[in-house]
Amino acid sequence: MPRASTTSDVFNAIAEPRRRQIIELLSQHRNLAVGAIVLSLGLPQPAVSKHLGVLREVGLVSVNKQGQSRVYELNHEQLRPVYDWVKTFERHWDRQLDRIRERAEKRALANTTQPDQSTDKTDQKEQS
Amino acid sequence: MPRASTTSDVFNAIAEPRRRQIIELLSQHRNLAVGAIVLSLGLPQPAVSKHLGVLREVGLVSVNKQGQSRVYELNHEQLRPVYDWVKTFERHWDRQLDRIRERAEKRALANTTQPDQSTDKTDQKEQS
DNA sequence: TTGACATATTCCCATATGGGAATATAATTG
DNA sequence: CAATTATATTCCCATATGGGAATATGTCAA
Repeated sequence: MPRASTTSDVFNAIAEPRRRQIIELLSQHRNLAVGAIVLSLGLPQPAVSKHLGVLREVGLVSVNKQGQSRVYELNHEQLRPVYDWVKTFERHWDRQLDRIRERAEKRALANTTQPDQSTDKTDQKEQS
Repeated sequence: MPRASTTSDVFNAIAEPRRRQIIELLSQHRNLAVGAIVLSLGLPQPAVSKHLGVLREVGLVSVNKQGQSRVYELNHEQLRPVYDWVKTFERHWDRQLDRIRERAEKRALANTTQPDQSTDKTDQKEQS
């Protein structure tokens, strides 16, 4: 099975850095024609139009015809699923002290079985 | 240019629904061996190991060797970039009243130059 | 009408994918 | 040692990708 389509959901749509840039732009300036986005991103126009097409398909933006230009607008509320999902982890970095203490405890427990001291293949992952 | 690697950043890593499920699991149960994740997701073990590899590479999870099993742990703080990014749009749906008030203010400002949709569509500068 | 401008669409391709299948590696037990 | 268990890795492939290039579509102006 290949990777899911970029238009399969908002999570896939915003995985593209350029599309996030477009979203940021549209959040600052309420309405933007494609040309303005092209200038701001420095991407070729077809590339921008394709990104906008993806954002359109997942409902993250809407278009309004205005003369010969298409003015895009952000539908902020479509970002809510992402916000709601990631918000559930908020508490874990909000109470860092608690977390660090917990980790220390766990480490002490896990240390009952002590790995290491061989030819060493892969070290365990490290994080902050 | 093809799509960016799933390991290029957290946004790409969490685009995969199964990886989000793994993250949720690891958030509920602090530590989980691969086998437990396999059971819970109902995915073949190699698939799970590959997803864990992606999450490992972007730093979203850490491993601890414990006997012959690998116990995974979520590094919540790595989700912060996503949270911070999407949080900037919070006001647009969370504080509707504020938002409406803001719009009114902006409108008052923008009213110095009055755009219209009939004859004039040349310079439609949008304020920041 | 023709021409200029703004945007979208199509075709192309190198690349990464997620899962299937098989295998490799590692640790425990007898 | 061999066998078992737990996990990771490799090879395979159909599929979607993002941008380049070219073109199509749509809209205004003269």
